[in-house]
Amino acid sequence: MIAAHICSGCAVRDRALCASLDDVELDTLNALGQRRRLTRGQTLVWAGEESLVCANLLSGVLKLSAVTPDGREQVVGLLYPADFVGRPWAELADFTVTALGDVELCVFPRKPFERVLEDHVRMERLLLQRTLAALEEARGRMLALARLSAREKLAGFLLDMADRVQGCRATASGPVTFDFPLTRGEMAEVLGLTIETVSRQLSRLKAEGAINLMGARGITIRDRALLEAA
Amino acid sequence: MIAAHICSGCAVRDRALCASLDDVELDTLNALGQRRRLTRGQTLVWAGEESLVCANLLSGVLKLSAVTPDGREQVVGLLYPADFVGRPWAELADFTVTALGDVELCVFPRKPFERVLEDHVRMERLLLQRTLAALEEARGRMLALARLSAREKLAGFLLDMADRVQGCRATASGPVTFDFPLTRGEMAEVLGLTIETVSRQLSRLKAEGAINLMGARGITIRDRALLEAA
DNA sequence: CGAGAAGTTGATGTGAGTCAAAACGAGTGG
DNA sequence: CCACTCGTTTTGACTCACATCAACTTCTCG
Repeated sequence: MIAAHICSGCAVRDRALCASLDDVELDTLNALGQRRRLTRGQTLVWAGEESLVCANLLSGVLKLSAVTPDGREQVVGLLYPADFVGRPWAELADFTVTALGDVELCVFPRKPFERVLEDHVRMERLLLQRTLAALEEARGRMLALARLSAREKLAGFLLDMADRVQGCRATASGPVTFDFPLTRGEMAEVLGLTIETVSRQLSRLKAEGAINLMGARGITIRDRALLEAA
Repeated sequence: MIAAHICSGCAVRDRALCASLDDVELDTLNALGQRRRLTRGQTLVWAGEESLVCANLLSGVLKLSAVTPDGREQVVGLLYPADFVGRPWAELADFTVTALGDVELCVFPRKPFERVLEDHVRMERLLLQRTLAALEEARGRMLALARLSAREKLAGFLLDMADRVQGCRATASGPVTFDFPLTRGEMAEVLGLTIETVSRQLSRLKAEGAINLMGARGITIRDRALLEAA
């Protein structure tokens, strides 16, 4: 019951892929796994390098990014607690995985993890369902990147963040206040913009009364409807 | 052996998901399936509607597209023969699926198809692997949509098409000639551009000697290296 | 051959990128 | 507690790639 003990305090025990395993099966997986911490800016995987690991994200936020040969960068996905990291059966890593803040992971060597996956149909099915969901999300993001204006991208992004990173709010429908887990530069990478454009659009939304900015990190959504209109 | 007979002549018998099934298993699937043809412009699935079917694409090309509330459209994926269509376990369809030319499909009602998937681990695994590959592709496309110039997008797209739709070529490394399965407008939808920009960039590539255009459809890749440089 | 669709080309406008400088904020040491 | 510094953010002036609007040309197919 050692594994059950290790995992019993796990914040994502019943939300990550592990949710498909019983305590005994969890033992097998745990024999392979290893906790790991990353601090802001540290990279777990480099695009193009050999793909050695898969992982479950326990806490914090990771970014998945792609780079053109000449150095232009684009964040192609954000990973939140309970999300799965890595690509089983791929020899090379597709994208670079970097911590946006302090991060805790449950890391598994890829090959043995593949074997566990192959032996546990329910886990494999859960991964399939999540991958299908991730694919839908990525495709939705394609629409946003290609067809929305900078203003629309920002508004959508702020609403998304507000739902995910729940901060304090006075009343249920009232203004929400929280801290960005991303810098302006990282937001620009996510939205396919430049840092200056992000800053300008935020200033504009502030001037219009839709949001309020406190310092570089703090933000309050003052008028949700106004954001949704964009 | 009826099913084996039906499928024995199938162009994608060993490239589509069916590749994971033996002839007996194929019988089960075939009992559910139904051949269907679409002509250019016909739509198989509408985004937002109930998700009723999955399918294997036998021949032709399909586009997957997303639309903003105000009508801006973006193609978020192209499907080629042997590709899988639809999203199992989703109640609503994510995207609109439309034929770019004449198309043949092997269509299955979604719910029964899910049961087959659940009963055939190897097929489920194959679908997982393909979904992971599709996810990688979609993310790569995000980089292209967000960070490449119109010229770069076109060059990349032409190279991709040349590899996929193999036409006639004089020598192995020499010029390739083939027909677009897409109109200028559809290319614009794929690349996140307007029809005019696509046309202009093609003209420019022609003027530079990288390609040759014959009529609205025909194209010859004259200088592959020049395209790769962009 | 003719009509309608698809594609090309040109003139003009504009949203976002680029370059540059100022303002701000967080952390350090006097 | 304040002065100093480094990194981030904001703001401004300018540029440019692509969109838009519009006219014209070329294909396609009955």
